[in-house]
Amino acid sequence: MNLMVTDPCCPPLLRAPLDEEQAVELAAVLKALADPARLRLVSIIAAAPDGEVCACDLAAPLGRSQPTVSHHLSQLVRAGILRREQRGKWAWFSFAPERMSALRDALNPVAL
Amino acid sequence: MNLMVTDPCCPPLLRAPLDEEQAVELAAVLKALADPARLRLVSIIAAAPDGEVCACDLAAPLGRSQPTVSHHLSQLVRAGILRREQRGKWAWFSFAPERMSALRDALNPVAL
DNA sequence: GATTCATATTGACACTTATCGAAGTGTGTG
DNA sequence: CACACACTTCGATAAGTGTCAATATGAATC
Repeated sequence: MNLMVTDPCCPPLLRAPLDEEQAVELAAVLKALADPARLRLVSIIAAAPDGEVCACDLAAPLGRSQPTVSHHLSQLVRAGILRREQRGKWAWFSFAPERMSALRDALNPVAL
Repeated sequence: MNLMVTDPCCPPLLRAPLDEEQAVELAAVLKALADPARLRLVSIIAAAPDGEVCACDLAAPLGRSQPTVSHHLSQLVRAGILRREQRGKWAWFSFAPERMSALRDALNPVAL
């Protein structure tokens, strides 16, 4: 189960009953977000002035170990919520707004 | 950790870094939603013509056992996403739109 | 090429969770 | 009161997850 950034995502939750497949798909995106460490990572990166943050600056504010942060960042990238760019030995992460707006749309009570 | 329906909920994710407490709070709501069975329950109830569904009609379409469905319904009520009303021997569940719109707001990139 | 540094992966562990069958609770009906 | 029915709670189990220390990978530098 590997969600790519370009995947269709987030069937509308509140308009019609979801079948199991749609539910699994939407749950995967929500699950990627449903963890305090990952929410903090997303919020830090999304609020960054330059729109991107080096992984080296993320472990400290989170109060988690470097492997743990790396693990969470991977999950967020895999879910299409963050983008990752390697620059020399540093990994820079930026926020990918598409998934979040798709998710927001999915939570809308009526069609667009 | 017991979220009541009237609790403040869902600090804005994309405007400023969340602290651990805010992240835990928001994660709790997302977690309640981040399961295929629960998403299907919410979608069935939210899309119901009368705005409410008897628990007796929920186990079958989900393909899960009755105790399992009861368990998921409890979680959704505890998270403030569903409301529960006892009527005779039946339990009726309805969708509580406040939490979902608060959640949607939390996912907005800018302040209202 | 050896070293250093940033990040990822691995392995282990404690903890949570989704699920079911069985038993319990409580409400209406005969 | 006894019974049937709707639902919840309990107990068990298998699977998943967050975390860290240790190790591996890979890039820049000497």
